[in-house]
Amino acid sequence: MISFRDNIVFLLAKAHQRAQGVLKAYLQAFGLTPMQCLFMEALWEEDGLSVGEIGRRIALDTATLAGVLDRMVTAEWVRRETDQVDGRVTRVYLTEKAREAFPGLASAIEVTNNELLNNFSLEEKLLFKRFLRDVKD
Amino acid sequence: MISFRDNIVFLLAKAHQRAQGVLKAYLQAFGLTPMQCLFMEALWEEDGLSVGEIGRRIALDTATLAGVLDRMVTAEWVRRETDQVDGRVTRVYLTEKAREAFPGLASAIEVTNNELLNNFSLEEKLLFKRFLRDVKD
DNA sequence: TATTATTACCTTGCATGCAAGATAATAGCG
DNA sequence: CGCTATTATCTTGCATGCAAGGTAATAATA
Repeated sequence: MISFRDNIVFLLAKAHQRAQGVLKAYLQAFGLTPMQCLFMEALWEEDGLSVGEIGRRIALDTATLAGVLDRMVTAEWVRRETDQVDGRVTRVYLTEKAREAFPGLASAIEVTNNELLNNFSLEEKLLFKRFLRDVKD
Repeated sequence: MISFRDNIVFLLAKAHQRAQGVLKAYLQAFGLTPMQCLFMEALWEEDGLSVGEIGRRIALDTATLAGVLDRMVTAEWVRRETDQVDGRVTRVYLTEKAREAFPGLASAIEVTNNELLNNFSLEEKLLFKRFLRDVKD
């Protein structure tokens, strides 16, 4: 019997828990959650994505996405617009408020990454990220 | 600006998401969630732990624990008992049903770990686990 | 073109996960 | 002993996260 302390699912869950906690603390000043910030990061890469495409890029199902999107529209970080060509598609656009917050958020993300990987050398960081991508597949 | 694809928080979240998904699928046959299984793993290590001690060992706050415990008592995986000496303390004990499920659950956990780390050598597995423990601290 | 299949999105129900506050029991201290 | 501080647990409110099912719009096909 493997101790749960050596179970990779547990180790991933708790590392993720700590990482989420650090980022969450830094984002609190902006009134944003890590998921909401991730949502906007997808749009910084390409504004006007459809809800489905955002979900594919950040690997989140549309059920969860719907709630996140609702809250972000309410908080005026983004606006939704039905596609002119395909009436099924909802496109999402960043607001001015979101664009203004960009530098601060980018900084929060960078500081978080540095803090989380403080004990890692550059090589270790790269190896660690490769490992994370290699989990299952 | 770091792409979210290189953000360690995102990488951890998604690796955890995949890991959770694999374990969840294997546990479905038992009618258990990964969290409920983890909860029982803590009790296999030491039966009769208090709610608070379980939370410390699996790094979960009591707010979340309360709900998990309720569902596990209802499903008769565990029973709760107020400590005889300290009336504030609730102790949790595994039921016969839980003990019978043990071999199957241990196997599910092992299969999950092998599947998730299929591409890893033994050295890489050890290094990866060390990295996960080294995230923040 | 009429019908069927597919697609995009949404809604509901259930299970975490955390912050903040409430409650009850015990411990500590004069 | 009586009062205060601490501790253990529970409750509520909000935000994910997923499974399953619903709806509307478009695509595919006869």
